[in-house]
Amino acid sequence: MPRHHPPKPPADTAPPTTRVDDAIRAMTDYIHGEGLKVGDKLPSEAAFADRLGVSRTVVREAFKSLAAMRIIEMRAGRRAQVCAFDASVIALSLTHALRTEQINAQQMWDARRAVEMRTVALAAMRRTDAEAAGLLGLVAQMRSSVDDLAGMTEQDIAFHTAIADATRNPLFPVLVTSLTSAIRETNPIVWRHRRDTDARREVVEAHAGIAQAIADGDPEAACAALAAHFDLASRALVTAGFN
Amino acid sequence: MPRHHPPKPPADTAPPTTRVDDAIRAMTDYIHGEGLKVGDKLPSEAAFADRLGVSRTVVREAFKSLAAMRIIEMRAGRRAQVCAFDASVIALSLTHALRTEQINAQQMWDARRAVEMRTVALAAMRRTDAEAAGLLGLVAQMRSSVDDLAGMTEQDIAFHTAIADATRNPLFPVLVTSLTSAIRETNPIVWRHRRDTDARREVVEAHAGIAQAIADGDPEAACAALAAHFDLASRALVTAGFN
DNA sequence: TGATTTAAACCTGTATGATAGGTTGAGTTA
DNA sequence: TAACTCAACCTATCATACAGGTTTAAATCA
Repeated sequence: MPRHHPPKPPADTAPPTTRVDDAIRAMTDYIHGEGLKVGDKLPSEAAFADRLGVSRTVVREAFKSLAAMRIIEMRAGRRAQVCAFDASVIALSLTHALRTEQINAQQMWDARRAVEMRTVALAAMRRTDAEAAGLLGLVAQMRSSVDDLAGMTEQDIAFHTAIADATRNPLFPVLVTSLTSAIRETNPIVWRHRRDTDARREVVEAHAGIAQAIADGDPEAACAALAAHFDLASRALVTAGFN
Repeated sequence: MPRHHPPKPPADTAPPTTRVDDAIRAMTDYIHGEGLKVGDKLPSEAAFADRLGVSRTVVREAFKSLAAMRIIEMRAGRRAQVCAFDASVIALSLTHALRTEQINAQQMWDARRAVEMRTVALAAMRRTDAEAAGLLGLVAQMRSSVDDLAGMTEQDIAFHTAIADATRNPLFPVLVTSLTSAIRETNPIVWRHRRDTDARREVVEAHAGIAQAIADGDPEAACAALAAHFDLASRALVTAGFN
């Protein structure tokens, strides 16, 4: 029984690879193959077009794709160069997933808990004295600006980032920033819940506990304090009727 | 002393925003504003060009950028549609960071430890019986194919992914896959170290411990077993003279 | 001679127009 | 009603053109 309009599975089968895809592959291979590092320059668009035997249009779209993924950086007049790793790509990816409801805020919070549970432990082991002082200073700031929601938000970001920095592992600041910004961008529920001063004071004290444990160089205590912090947030989510 | 060719900070100041950037912003705003979900179609390139008052060239580069970030999916003939969240973007970003030595394998392993420490705990609490059986089955397979390095690698990936799946949090499989694939792509050291059968048997037993703890529904034991697993890997890294 | 200016060469950003080939849905036919 | 055809629409790619940054080296001035 020959069904014409052949086996065209209505949905998605093999996404046929396009010349732009090939070009993207060729370029990442080039970067890897030549051992290019951050700041190193790539050949011009024309050069790539020549080498790959495609039009500049294709090369350009490939370049733009890589630029979007922060693998290269493009600016008018100068050649594309290898770009520094940063949180923006992962943050955008996560934000998109949240916005389109492929994951929810609670799940994002849980991933963040997983990552930060390690960052506080490492921070407690590796922090410098200056970093410990910095964390305690941030807490002091939070205490004094407990009436200023915007300011406290700022300081909260700074606090968690500072902890991630203290791990000496550049991957952690990226992950923490990505997860945190995605949550914040799409889910101010927890902060709304912190309307009343009491709730915010509670939050500040949770931070104080974490900072103190890190300053004391006590990983277990730091983990416990962080767990308390996240439980607080979790409870707020539930109270606010999370999605 | 007026230096002409004015204060042009040789490096990087303000990356001037281009029309493509504006278009990208407009498109993500559109997706968010219209509340589009996975699979929903976007307007045609011509329509966007019209609406934004730019050429199709600009729209196309913007579309390709979003496609590269897996925010939309493009295919010849049909309209672009909102794309499902997957690990490829984060994986590529991490792979690039590794290749360009912005982070090293040890740091990547540590992030993976952080994430998986949570996945095993959650898996122990949430796994279905089928999933528990599946994990034990994978371990059995590993035991029997202890002579087949390629096979074991496959099963190792499947194992860790299965645990992440059992958390019921779709973010975890993505993170685990991204971190794992990045490591594997650029750092086969640990696997090379598993040349001799004894080392591999040790690895298999580490996995067995994790699987059993998850099957038992014992989060603490699962974490302990995973820690043992990662310490093994860590030792292998050191032995092999990590970078 | 050495610092400065200038301009040419090169590059990217954007626009326009054209063509080939994939997709879809409205008719049309068996 | 199921299968087929085709026109309209859409994306993939190319060629060409030009405006406006950047870089480099020649030209010029102190």
